[in-house]
This record gives sequence, structure tokens and C-alpha cells, in this order.
Amino acid sequence: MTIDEILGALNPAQQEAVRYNDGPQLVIAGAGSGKTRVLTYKIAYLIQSGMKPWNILALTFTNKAANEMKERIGNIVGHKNSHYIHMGTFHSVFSRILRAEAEHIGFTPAFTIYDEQDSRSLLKSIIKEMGLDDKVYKPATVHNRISRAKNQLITAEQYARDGSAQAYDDQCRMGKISNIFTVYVQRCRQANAMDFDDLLLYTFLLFRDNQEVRMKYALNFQYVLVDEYQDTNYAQQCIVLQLTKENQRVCVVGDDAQSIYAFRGANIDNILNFQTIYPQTKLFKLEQNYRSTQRIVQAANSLIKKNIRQIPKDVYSRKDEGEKLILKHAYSDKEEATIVCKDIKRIKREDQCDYSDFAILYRTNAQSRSFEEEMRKQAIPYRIYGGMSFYQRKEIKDVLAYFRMVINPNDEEAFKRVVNYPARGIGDTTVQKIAKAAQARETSFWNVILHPSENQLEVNRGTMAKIGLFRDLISSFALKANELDAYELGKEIIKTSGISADIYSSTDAEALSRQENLTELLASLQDFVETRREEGREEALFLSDYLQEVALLTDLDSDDQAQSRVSLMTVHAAKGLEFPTVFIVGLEENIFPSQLSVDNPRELEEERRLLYVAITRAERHCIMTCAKNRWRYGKLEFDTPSRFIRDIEPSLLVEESSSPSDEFNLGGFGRKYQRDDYSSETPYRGTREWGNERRSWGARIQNSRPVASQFMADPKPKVTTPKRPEVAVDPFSESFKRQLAANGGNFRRVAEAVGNGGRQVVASSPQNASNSSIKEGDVIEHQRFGIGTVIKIEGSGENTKATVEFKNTGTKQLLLKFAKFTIVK
DNA sequence: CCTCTTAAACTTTTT
DNA sequence: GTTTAAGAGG
Repeated sequence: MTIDEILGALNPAQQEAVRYNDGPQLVIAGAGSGKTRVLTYKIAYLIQSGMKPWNILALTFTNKAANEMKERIGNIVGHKNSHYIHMGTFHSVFSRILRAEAEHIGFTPAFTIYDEQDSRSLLKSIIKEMGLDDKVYKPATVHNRISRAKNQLITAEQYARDGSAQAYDDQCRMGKISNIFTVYVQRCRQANAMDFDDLLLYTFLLFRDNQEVRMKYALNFQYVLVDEYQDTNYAQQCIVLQLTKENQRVCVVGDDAQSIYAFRGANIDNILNFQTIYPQTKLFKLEQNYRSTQRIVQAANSLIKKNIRQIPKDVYSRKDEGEKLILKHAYSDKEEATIVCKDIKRIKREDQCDYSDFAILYRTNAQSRSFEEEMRKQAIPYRIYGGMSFYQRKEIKDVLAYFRMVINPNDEEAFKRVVNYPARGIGDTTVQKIAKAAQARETSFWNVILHPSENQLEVNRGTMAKIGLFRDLISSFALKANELDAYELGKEIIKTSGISADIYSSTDAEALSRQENLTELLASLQDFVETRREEGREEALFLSDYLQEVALLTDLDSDDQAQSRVSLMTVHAAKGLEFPTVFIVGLEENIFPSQLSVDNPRELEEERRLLYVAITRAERHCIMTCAKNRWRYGKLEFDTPSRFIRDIEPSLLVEESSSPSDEFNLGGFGRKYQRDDYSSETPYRGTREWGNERRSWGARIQNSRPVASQFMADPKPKVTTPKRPEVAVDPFSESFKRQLAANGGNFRRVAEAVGNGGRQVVASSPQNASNSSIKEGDVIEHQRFGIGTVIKIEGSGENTKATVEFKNTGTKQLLLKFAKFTIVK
């Protein structure tokens, strides 16, 4: 493509953003406004204007985004050119630089990258060694503190001197965090390992303390572009500044409304303050949305307006008006899944589209389960993104730990994983002794077993022999690390170490899946080696090369678009993607927004932005669902619809429910959450489908609602809402039965007596006379299956069975003795 | 030192 | 309901 052709493919606003290359540039790009397009074409434009591809650095949020962008640029300027662009995530690009410059910061190029698990496991060891209680010092919490500090470029020494940090930790009764931090950093060094945050922190320190190194890269990267700038943290911002201070050629693209990673240290101020850091900044706004129908864009706008902190912008669409957003009420998570599956089939038929045109988005990974089950049942092909990634699985991590040991034997976490797997008689006591010796000499575990006597390792003869065997095993692999390619060596490690013997010794289902995963890992090794051979990169097909590649890979990065499948993922994972039809499920209080965010206005705004991201993924249909009860932590819990639903302009939303009693529920909901949300200036407007006249039913409903509905929202607004849900009342507990008797069998009063502070409880209907008196033709409301019609009654007495045809969940046989339902009519 | 059984804690979101 | 931790017994 020529320069003219490149510009011709863009709208005026996009053109301007692409053509401006004289200085710092901030592009505020509304959802669906062609943000990636601008970046792609801008890079192509730069190359066609004569800039060398290797002088361009483009930082993205995921590896997948980087690969896609590279591919698209390649299509414009030729793949020979695009191949040389420095493109990738902050973490992957800087890990490469750190390997090249490792000596400057006291590491070797073979350093390991610790993942979250490794970091926590190391912290746990340290906490225990320091004699602290890991119930107080939870590894995850401590890691969060350390991670936050590092993202603010605060080193362990600075942290130790920081009075306010100490005060905060004291207040949390974790005054020793600073000490843990110090030891943690030291141990990582001894292990020649970095965690995710170190990749940024050490890059910053490298550039700060080695100006000649910094200048080398600053001169090389003549143009730096950053995608998803709203999700960068302070450390990332500082590194970008280090690289662009002199030439000021920096282009960042982002949308403050889509900032959803504050929990990870992302700072919305980065985008808000960009113009202060680069005073010459030119601001560009992209406001035309090319993705979604007008109604979807308007609904998303109406939602995000409820947030206070944001850059004002006016996103609009010139596409069809489209249909309204739909909110569907379900009884349970199970019915929710059925409703969604039904809709997928219906829309697929109506729109003549593919399964790949659908996405189901949820707040937490745990919610995928009910959909998986239902889709398997209905034979709808699907693909789950995220969750437990392939590389996080036990058997895979075990193998990778061997690989890590071979490349970097000082890796402490890999050592602990591998030393007694498969079992070779080196147990916990021995490892503890090695750890002690290592800590005393401030050296690695590996060094201790390499020179046991010098390091005063005292174990008995037999154990020492076993340690020797282990040492020789790893050493024998290490000798071949630069001879055999990754696949050959990987095969040998799996075989000789005894891993394959262990995994193939059993044939139960679990072992079978482990075998499959192992095979898949070997296949990926083979693929890695072959691809590199094909590309003629003979120098980079060793195990160390493979490990570098794999350390920062996530599940999201691998994508087989070959088959047509429905996509299931978290809203976070959906960022940057788009689908003709999007289902946003589980729109309930304490799920979306998450219960951990509801008492923090900032976090609540982030949750709202998250929903904004979800809605703006949709091109044509946006269907939201919420369930009344849902299985969580093995208990059935009641939920009320999300407060965010009423942040959406009512005229853009249609509600559908599978039973009349839902509307009663919503009347209650409207009152319950009236005005308790700090950011909603407007009081509750009774203009919805369940409008004003319905609300007047409230009083009557109190007494006549079916049992299962009696425990819906308290009609009076609560002064205080509990932080966490109360434990659901267990209707089978002894205390419950006693109280039930004391209250003359009135379930409602019992529930109140047991004390559910404003939160709903399980409404298992107790045995009552009405259950046995149902007859054919009755309509019942079942706790999990929803509304259904009784079509047959069989048997008598205790064994009476009813066949019920449920509206959304199909036909079920219910044993009346156990069935939990109420008669609707 | 290993393995099996039972108990408890646990869930945001991710590079 | 799931996964991981601790404890007992071999």
C-alpha cells in the first residue's frame, strides 16, 4: 500500500492521528472507534515514510494483540518489513532487553521468570522461615503489597525506609512485610529469578543507572507506540519516558472508560496526566464507533456517564439503530445457561450466523461451569478462554520446572518442585536442611547440593547418595542443553527423570488427562523446533529459547479460529474483541459488581467501566442475564439484580422474565437500592417495564408471594448493607429445625430470627401439605428449574412422583418427598 | 520418608 | 463444590 492508500482507508479523525508525527501524541479512542486500526496504519505509514521497522517499538497489552497487529501491518507493508518491528507486551519486550543486559543488574541471561504461583510459594517459605504465621501474613496479600510497591518503583530498601508504608502495615498488623520484602528480593537474586513486576522494575533501574545503556535503546527506538495506555502502571509509564525523553516521539492510545486493571496497579492517572508529563502533547479524539448499533453505543454511554472520573467524550454510531438491549431474568444459574443456549440457537437461525459470532461474558471464571455443562448437553461447540491455563497445570508445571532447573539450576522454586518428583526419597526434612544451609551462606539450593560439605549440609549417608543422584541427573541434562534441540532434550528429560513412568503408571481418567497434556506439551515443543527450523533460526531452538517464549504466554494468546465455536470468557479477557452477539451473564449484586468492590467508590467505578467494556463488545445484540439463585461455594444463594442495570437508560432496555413473580422481585429491588449508590444523582425512576403501577403491588405481595419469593429484598431500604453475604440459612441444620418448631413452622420468621442482615437466604421450602396436593395441570415454581407445568402424577404416599415440564429447563421427574417448589396456580 | 485420609479455606479480574 | 493443608499410620 502506498501512503495515499493508507490514508484513504481512514476517516478524517483517524487520518489526522496517523499523520501527526512531530511529537508526543495522546489518542483518546472511544470503544470501537478503530483504535487498533489507527495504530496499525500509523506504523505502516511510518514505515512507508522511510522509518526503519527496527526503529519502531510498539507495546501492547497481550501477545495476541501484538501478533495480530504485526500480521495486519505485514499485509500493508509486506511481512519482510513488519517482521523487524519491536512489538510485544511490556513484559516480553523488556524481558528480552533484560536478558541482553543481565550483567548490568547482577543476573545471568538465563534468569527464570517466576509466575504468581512461584512468587507466593517463595513468600510462603520465607514467612515460615521467619517464624511468622501464614494465617496473618497471607502469601497472596503480602505479594500484593510487594507487587504494588514495585509497580510504584519502590525497592525493598526504599520500602524499609518508608514511614507511611510501615505505618500502614502496622495498622494491618503485618509490620514485618518490609522484612519479608527484603528477604524475598534477596532470594529471587540467589535463584537468578525475577517475578513479573521485577521485569518492569529492573528495566527501570537498568536505564536509570546505566545511561549509556538507556541511550542505546532510546536512540534505537525512534518511535514508541503504546496501545491500551489506560491499563499501564506507573513503572511502565516511567520506562516509556526513559525511552522517549530525548526524541519525544511517543504515541499512546487508550480509552479511560475502558480502564479495568487498576487492581493490578494500572493507573488511570497515566492517561489523565499524560499531557503534564509531555507538555507538547497533541490530543486526538476518536469518537465514531464503527462496531455497534446506535442503541448499544447509547446504552453504554448512559452507563459510563454515572462515573465521575473520566475524560469527556461523545461516542456515537452511524450504524443502524438496532434493537434494544435485553435483560433476561432466570431462576438459577442453571436456567440462565439454558436461556442463553436457547437464544444462541434462535439468533443463529434468525441471523444465519455462526457459533463463532457469539460470546458469553462473565465476571469470574467460576461462572463458566453452568454454561459448559449446558452447552455440552445441547451439543453447542464452545471454547473457554482463560481460567486455568495450560501452563499452570500441575503436570505441565512439573515438566517446566525440570526445564527451568536445567537452564537455571539456581531456580529455587523449580528445585523444590522437582527434587522429589517423582519420589526419590528426598523429603521435606532434607529440603528444609538444604534451605537452612542455603540461607546461612546466602546462596542457592543448587549450590548447596553441589558443594554439600563446604556449605555445611548435614544429612545422613543414604540421603546424601540420593541427593547425589539427583544432582547428576540434572547435570547430565544441563550438559546437553546446547547440543540437543528443545524437543529432543525435552523428550529425554521426561523419560529419564521418571516423569513418564509416573504418569503412565495409572490409567484412571485423571491420569489419562495428564497423559494428554504431556503429549500436548511435547507436541508444542516439536512445533516450536520445527517452526524455527522452517524460519531458518537454527541458533534459537534450544530449551532455553523455548522457556523464554513460554514464560510469558497465557491461554489467551493461543487461538484456533479454525472451528466455529461460542466463546466463553471473563469480561477482562474480552477486552479488544468484538462479537455480533454478546451475552453478559450473572448481572447480580455481589457478582457484578463484585462484593469486594461495593464499599469502595473507586473500585465500583472500575466495575462500571468493566460493564461498559462488556456492552461495547457487542455489534448487534447485547443480551444480559441475571439469576435469582445461584450455587456458590457449595451453597445456594439468592441474588438481586445488579445496581448497574438501572444505570442504563431505561428506554434502551427491554426486560424479559420467565415468570410473573420476577417483577415483584424487581419492585423490591428498585426500592432496596434506591439512592444507596454514591454516583447516581437521579433517584430511582419507576419507568421501567416493571413501572410505577407495579410497585404499588408491593404491600400485597409481601403476604401472598410464594414461599420461594418471600425472602426477596426487604422493602425498606437498609441503612447499612453487610460487607459480605451472611451465611445462608441451612434449612437442614439442627438450629434451624429447632427454631422452625418454635415458630410454628413459619419459614419466613425463622429466616429472620436466624438473622440475615438484608441479604437473602436459601428458601428451601420445608415439607408442607401443598407439595402432596398438587395435581396435573398445576403450575409450580421450582427453586432451580423455574416455572413448569405438572403433566403427570404417579405413585402414592412417600413415593409420589410428578413429571413436570419446565419452561426453560425441560421435562423433569420430581420425587415430591424431596422436591422444593411452590404452587403458583 | 511416603501416602492416605480428613479438614479447612476458598474465588475477582491477569502480565 | 473444589482444591489444598495438615495429620495419622505404614
